Amino acid sequence: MANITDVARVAGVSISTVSYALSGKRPIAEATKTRIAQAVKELDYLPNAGARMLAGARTNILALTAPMHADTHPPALMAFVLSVVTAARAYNYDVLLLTEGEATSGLRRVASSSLVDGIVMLDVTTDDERVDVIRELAMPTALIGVPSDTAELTCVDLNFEAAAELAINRLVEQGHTSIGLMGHAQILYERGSNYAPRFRDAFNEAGNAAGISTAFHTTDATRPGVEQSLDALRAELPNLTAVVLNCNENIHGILLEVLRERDVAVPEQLSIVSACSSFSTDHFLPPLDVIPLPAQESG
Amino acid sequence: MANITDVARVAGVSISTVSYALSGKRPIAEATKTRIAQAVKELDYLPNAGARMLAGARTNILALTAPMHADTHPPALMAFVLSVVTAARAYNYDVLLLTEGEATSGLRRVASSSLVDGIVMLDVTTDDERVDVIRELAMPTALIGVPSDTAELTCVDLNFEAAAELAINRLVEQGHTSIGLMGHAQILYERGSNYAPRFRDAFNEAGNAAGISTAFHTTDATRPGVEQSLDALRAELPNLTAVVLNCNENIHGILLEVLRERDVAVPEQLSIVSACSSFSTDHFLPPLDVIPLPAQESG
DNA sequence: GCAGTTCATCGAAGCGCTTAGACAATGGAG
DNA sequence: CTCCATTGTCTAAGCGCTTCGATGAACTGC
Repeated sequence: MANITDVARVAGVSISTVSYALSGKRPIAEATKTRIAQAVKELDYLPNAGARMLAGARTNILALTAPMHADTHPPALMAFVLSVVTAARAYNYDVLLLTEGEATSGLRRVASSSLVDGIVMLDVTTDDERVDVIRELAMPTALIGVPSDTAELTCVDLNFEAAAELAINRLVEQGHTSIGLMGHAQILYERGSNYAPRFRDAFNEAGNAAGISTAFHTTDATRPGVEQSLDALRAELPNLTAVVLNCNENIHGILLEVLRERDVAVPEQLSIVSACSSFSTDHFLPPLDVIPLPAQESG
Repeated sequence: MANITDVARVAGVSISTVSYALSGKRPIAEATKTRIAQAVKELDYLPNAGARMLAGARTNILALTAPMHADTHPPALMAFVLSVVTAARAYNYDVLLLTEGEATSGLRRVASSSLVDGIVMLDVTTDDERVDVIRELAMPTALIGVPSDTAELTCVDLNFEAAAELAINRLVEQGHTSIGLMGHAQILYERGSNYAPRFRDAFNEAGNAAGISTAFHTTDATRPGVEQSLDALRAELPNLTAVVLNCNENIHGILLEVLRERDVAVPEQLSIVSACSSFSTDHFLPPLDVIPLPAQESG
């Protein structure tokens, strides 16, 4: 493994010149830059990460804390994780993965040992204990999700409020006056995962504002769960003509199947809008109207 | 952020004594150790990661290369990723996540810059280009999966051969003589993901060895795909009384539903054994017989 | 024609740690 | 009572890089 001294020797310059040529932090003659670039290529030189961290006081590593609960939808989490890694790489950052088991202690550890320059926090809940830690750590952090107290925090999230409003408004435009919302599993609303209740509340508000009837039900990602949720919506809204889905992927397929069996034509008798799709919905039959909530942009 | 000099000052010793006390690489008096431990706690000291890498020539970081293809089952990948991270932490290693987009270049980069001490490779295919890279890199690597040429490689994988044999043998013991295998999607066998064909081949061999009839079909994770696969198995084996599943999670639910609709009683008329479960199968009705293939142990 | 800039480069300090080597003190073995 | 091994600690030399300050050289403006 060649080091900067080798490069300097081959290029016939001092190591500081190499460093400045590579970082661009001081002007270096074009000819010199070329010689250095050749030496770098010839030696297959890459700066030593440890030395860089030590001298430069930046690590070019980000910590990603991605909790995986029993009710987490793995494909959605995966989509976020991958999009964060991809985005980080575009800025020449690597990503260190921290798991649920080590959520707060891991953050403390990587921050205090100066292993990372910043933190990306996934699936932030209303009262997330990790938020307390990053406050005391004073390390640059971006949250994907919105905790209850956002003071001094940088939070990024899909705009669930706008999505709910959009879903309602489009359906109202089409003449619907009774719209149901099939939500995630019960536990998500209890645990404080904020995206689920945010969508629900915005959905209800938008319904009120539009002067139509709405109803909401949590939905288990099982056949009986979906049937139960659908029946509950129908019971509450006898004239139900549209359902908005803000739930996990599996529920989509099950619902479509249930409706097919019950001979409910989509969209003639029941309109369906999916507003939760970090994943592709192309393969559903009939194809669903979708409000895309792309993970990449948050990432 | 306190450093080792601070600890040395507070404890009233030299920094090398602190270093030796913490690493245990030289004997240190019990009383001194205690004073140092107190200073560490008082100052909340954690060694600087960069300095450690530079001086110690080890980073305590592992690269995890986890490709995500269109046909990858995210929950399974996630299970492996998490189990690798958890296992690494048990040895005080952190895990850097490398994605598909940067598979070979990323490996070169983190290795050449001495960012990591080793590599864990997920979802290794028969002719995986990443394998060529690690050969030239000469960096400690563990593969989860088995490429065609395993010379000088450390490969770990679930024992699909034994699983297939076990499935066949148990079913034969119960008197079955026509056993079908519902496999993964076609593309997995084509791309060279080795676990799928390995199970298939071992399944056929074990069937031959037991002197019974077997048949195999790839299966799309859609309702029509599952029906088609099932029908194909039945066509090939008119006396089909047992089906082994070596496929992704979604297919399980769909198959059970199809059978319920067709009034095929499980297990009275058709026995089902699931041999692909990195995930929980508890929630299926009826509960399936399972040959568990736990991600944690590979991780 | 000379002070003041800007450009290109170099030398050297220092980031925080590990580790080899040195050395004093202690304790047996002979 | 000496000799040697062991124990406990310290000093100092790096690890490979970044960055500050210094030094010429070439250029500008008056």
